[in-house]
Amino acid sequence: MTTNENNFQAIISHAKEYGFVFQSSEIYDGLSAVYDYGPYGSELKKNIKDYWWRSMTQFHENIVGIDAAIFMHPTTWKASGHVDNFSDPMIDNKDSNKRYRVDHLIEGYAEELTAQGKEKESEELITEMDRLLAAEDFTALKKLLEQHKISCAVSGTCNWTDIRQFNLMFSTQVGSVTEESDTIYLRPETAQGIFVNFLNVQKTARMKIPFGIAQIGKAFRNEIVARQFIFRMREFEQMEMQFFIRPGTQAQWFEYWKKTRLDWHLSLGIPADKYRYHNHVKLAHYADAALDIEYEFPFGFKEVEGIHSRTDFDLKSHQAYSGKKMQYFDNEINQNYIPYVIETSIGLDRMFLLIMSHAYEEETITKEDGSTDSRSVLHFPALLAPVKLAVLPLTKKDGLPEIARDLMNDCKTAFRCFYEEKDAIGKRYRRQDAIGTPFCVTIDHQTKEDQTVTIRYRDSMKQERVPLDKVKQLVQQAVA
RNA sequence: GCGGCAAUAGUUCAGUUGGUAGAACAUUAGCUUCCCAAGCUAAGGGUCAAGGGUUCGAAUCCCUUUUGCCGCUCCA
Repeated sequence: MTTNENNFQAIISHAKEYGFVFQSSEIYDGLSAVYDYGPYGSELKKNIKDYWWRSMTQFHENIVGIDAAIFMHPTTWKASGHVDNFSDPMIDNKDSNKRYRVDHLIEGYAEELTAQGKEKESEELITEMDRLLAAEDFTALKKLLEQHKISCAVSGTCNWTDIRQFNLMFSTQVGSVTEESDTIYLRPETAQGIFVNFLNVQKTARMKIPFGIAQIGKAFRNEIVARQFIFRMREFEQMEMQFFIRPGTQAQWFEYWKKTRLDWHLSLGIPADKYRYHNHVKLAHYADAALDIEYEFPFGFKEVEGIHSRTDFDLKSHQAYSGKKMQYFDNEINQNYIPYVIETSIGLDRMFLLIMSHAYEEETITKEDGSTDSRSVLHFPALLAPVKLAVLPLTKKDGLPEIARDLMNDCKTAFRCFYEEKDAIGKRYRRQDAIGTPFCVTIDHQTKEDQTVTIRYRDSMKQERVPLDKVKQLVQQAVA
């Protein structure tokens, strides 16, 4: 194993051991690719969310938030293209173990027929395939493959498995509705909740283009392969913003958000060389430009955020399916139009993993006497740290805990604090390092005389004396 | 989904030719009053991933399943 892989294993172990991330339903052997956030993990995750939300909404006057439901009308997913593009009939060749889309296989064979001058046969085959696909008659579809002796390009055999439908959307049942629409999907992306509410938000919040709608929420994808810890999960959380603009201005807004979003990442103190842009060559059905912001995870550069120029695809499609006009009247140019959209979409769980990966260090320390020592430390940016301040009386006696408790009570209204009086002071410092607490304050005998305490910094391990009544303010400034 | 490797305490691991489970660290309760862990005393914690099989006897051998990591594949 390489150092990076070792490091990744160590991060996963650390996340478990210190209450950041647990596997879902672990006592029942776990559920594949589903994870729970523990006491410190949930704090960290919430802090990431808050920072994103504040950056997007509070700091941008023209961006407002919503919180849409996970369940949506089934037609939503027809309009978005997910029903057509997110489920494909697949088949495996048992000899080569290669997987194919059935429609691609048959289309390929039809092209061969055409090339041989058998155009009529070719057309008949495609017509038959379309009919069977529409009827979802997979048994007959497989027979069609066998009849024409369509074989695998790798093994050359016709030894096929049964055809299976891979639908990446999870479905569930809702009672008390008509028979046809009682199957509903768990949303595979949060974006559609924003698009269907476009007019509601624009009118009630009196928004003028250009403006954005932000949302944080869960989405669900039935991934065939889900791996790499919390990087690819079946249930995950997205932080999305759809920015509505005048058609024709998408190129400049794409550039704007490309830069603005990378700046957000860099504002957390993560080095720029850990990031890179990745331009999409193959574009999704809705996009006219797309790029990923990639981060160098322990397992390589991977997407953490996507910036997509979605054109007017979604609003136009919802207009067509719903029959409701999705247009905006632009006073400046005295014109009605369906707005274009630039989307920024970041995986919250991936951002969590990014922060963990960046923060985790197995540090070797050389002590004053020359001997070496090591500590596990999470160098979280202070504003994301689960616990901001640990309050530690040097001893359990002599009235020190009372002073510590007073400080604790004063500070805990402003930020998350942790109180501990057990074990040697050095050991307590190390425990706080392991959960990424940026500041520790120690109350000692001198505190009783001159009202000063020792503040100890996580990253440098330096200490200095500060007035007791300045602690709250000092920490507050650092975590703002 | 295919292939490879793996699963023993919270974590990292040991466990002999098959003979009823161990270490270190961590945790908890005390002692120690100490400004950077690994001093002292004690305690808790494991159906050895699950199920089945072989055997007098299985953590150990065999099968199936589950879960994880890696490589392919996939990622609208």
